[in-house]
Amino acid sequence: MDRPTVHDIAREAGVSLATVDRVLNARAGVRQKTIDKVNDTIARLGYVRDTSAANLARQRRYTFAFVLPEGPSQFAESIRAALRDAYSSQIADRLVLRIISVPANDPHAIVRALLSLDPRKLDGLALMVPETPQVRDALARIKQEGIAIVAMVSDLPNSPRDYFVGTDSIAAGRTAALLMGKFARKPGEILLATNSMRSRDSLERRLGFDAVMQADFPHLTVIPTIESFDDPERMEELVFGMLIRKPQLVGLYSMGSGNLSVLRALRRSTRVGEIPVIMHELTPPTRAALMANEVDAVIAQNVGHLVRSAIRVLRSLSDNLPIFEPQERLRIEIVLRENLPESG
Amino acid sequence: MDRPTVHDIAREAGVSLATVDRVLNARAGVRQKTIDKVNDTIARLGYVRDTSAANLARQRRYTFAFVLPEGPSQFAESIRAALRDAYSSQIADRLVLRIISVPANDPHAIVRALLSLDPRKLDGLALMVPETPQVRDALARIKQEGIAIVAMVSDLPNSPRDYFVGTDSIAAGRTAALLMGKFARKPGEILLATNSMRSRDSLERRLGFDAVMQADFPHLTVIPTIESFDDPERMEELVFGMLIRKPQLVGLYSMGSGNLSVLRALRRSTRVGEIPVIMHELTPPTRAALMANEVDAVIAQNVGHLVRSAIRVLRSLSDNLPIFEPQERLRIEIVLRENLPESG
DNA sequence: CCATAAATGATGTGCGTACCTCATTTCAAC
DNA sequence: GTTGAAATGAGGTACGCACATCATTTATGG
Repeated sequence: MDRPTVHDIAREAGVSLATVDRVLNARAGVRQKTIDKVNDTIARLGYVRDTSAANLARQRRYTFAFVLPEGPSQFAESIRAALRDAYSSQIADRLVLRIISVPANDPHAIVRALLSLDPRKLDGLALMVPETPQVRDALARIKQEGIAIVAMVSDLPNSPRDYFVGTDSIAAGRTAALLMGKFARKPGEILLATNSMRSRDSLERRLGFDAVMQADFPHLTVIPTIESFDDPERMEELVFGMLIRKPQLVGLYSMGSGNLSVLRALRRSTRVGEIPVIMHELTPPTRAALMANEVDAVIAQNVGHLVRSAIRVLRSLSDNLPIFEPQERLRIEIVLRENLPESG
Repeated sequence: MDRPTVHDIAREAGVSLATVDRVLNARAGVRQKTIDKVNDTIARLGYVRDTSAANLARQRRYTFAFVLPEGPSQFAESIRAALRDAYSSQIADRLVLRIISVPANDPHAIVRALLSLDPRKLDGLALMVPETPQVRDALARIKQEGIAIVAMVSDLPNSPRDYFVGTDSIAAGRTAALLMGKFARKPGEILLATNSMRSRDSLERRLGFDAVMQADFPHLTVIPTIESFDDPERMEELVFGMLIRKPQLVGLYSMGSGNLSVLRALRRSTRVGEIPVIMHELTPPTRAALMANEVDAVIAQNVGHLVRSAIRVLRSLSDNLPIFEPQERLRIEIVLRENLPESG
């Protein structure tokens, strides 16, 4: 038997098409009793609304805004590229995308950007920003307008987000540690570098990293994390200094952005290839470093998948459809020289 | 401006709707000159057929057959599970799936199964079978009926397939070698095991493995591959024997199926945790072995992605739509204890 | 029992496309 | 120019649903 249609529901429930329509689209003027009757029939026949026919009839458009950190971040740039890519594929069907760039470290600017969005012209919001009280409040207001909210890359656990698309940072840190432990050739110290330990991601990665190191590799010591506070020069000099002064270093883990500075320091130190190096996120520089054997492994997430997932999830949320979890679960990818994807 | 419709094309081209329809659906009775005129207008306005409206109008159904190896293969089983999963998600829209199990090593049985398919009731065919001349010929016939053909997991490079969904086996072997080289703690020999080196996959993996080993890890020697010829007991005894008699073994790589036997041999040998072990495909046993630290790494492909990709590609092929390559490119995944996906 | 409001039914149109029929025009060959 | 075939036009119905209008029925309170 074919999929039941609204006609089947009407006939089986003993009501008119108009009433079925009222129930389906939550219009007013139907007794609870009738609503129940129709819903029972829907459940009984296993009716599922034909989304494409519905979208055709109502000339639906999905308008989504993506809020991304501005500035020269390679990772954010790759997300922007993935969004452009997705836009020229089938998932762009009936889709209107708006990409909004905000200064990542200025909560007020982020809030201004969020509040400048016209809720009537918006169906969903995907954001990759740090969680602050200001952002949380702004999101609460947006949520009340009935707009779907998806956190990307970094979760917003205390905000009214509907979904999180990204990887578990603690698990990513644990993965890096396991890899580092297996790669390290002798006992010694492991150097960690990041822009700022105030960022949730860096913190969680460090947490995961330490946990595995302590449990499984007691012969390796994790020394205090180097922080650059978004200053590339500072990062390079700090890492360079450590590489030069500490022969007992047996591993280097770049936890966040700042990969470029770390790579420069590494090259200047002439310790390339001597100690295992692990970084995060697959970008042109890390890709090149993998190929050149300067970096042993990159922990990454598939940004193409990331943005497609965010779009699919926002779509489902907008239509109150179930989310197909297995497809939206982002993997922690381990990328070596030999399993580099052809691009992206 | 909104997307142009057939009406816009008709008006702009100065022809009637009926003619546009004739051109769009390649019906007879239109002069070449008119066809060109309409196509020019289509190109000029950037018209793209609204697939969902078209599917609605013609009550389209996509009927795809999946041909998979029968028998107790964990990997094939996980593909079947992924197909069932996909069936209850959005990508199942207008989809009719048929799963056909064939004895993988009996080309004639495979051909019989292929020829038993009614081409009029089929839009696409996805298969995971070894390439033989018989299969190749049968596929040629099926292809002539206008049915889209996708090779899954193992490519069919000499057959008239339209697309391949899967990973590059040589690269997978190279990845395993790179990992093994970095994991191995001392010089020595590496043991490889597979069901049969006659299989293209095993051959290619071995090729890739050897290439990287020779180039980057000269202190490691790859000894001749153990073949079980689909006999689990034989596999277990052979691997067990090697593990016992060869203390100079410093690594174990299970290239194909037969993981269960290898695991059993490993446990009996009491060399668990002593040498790095790498296997292929994420299945319940390899997953458990990862968690138990019996296996260090699993080289895998995401079967959920695999089947969704095959479905999407078959759809696009059926409708003569472009394939969005970045989304269909399957990655060679490296799975460790710490980045195990929650399921699947 | 009536008045009134609330609930429901009946019916039509449109979304963008496919597909069908029948009438009309155009073209080419003679 | 006539003729016959080929090409094109005109118009309708359908797909499954959304949305609107108006008529009719049913419940509710007095």
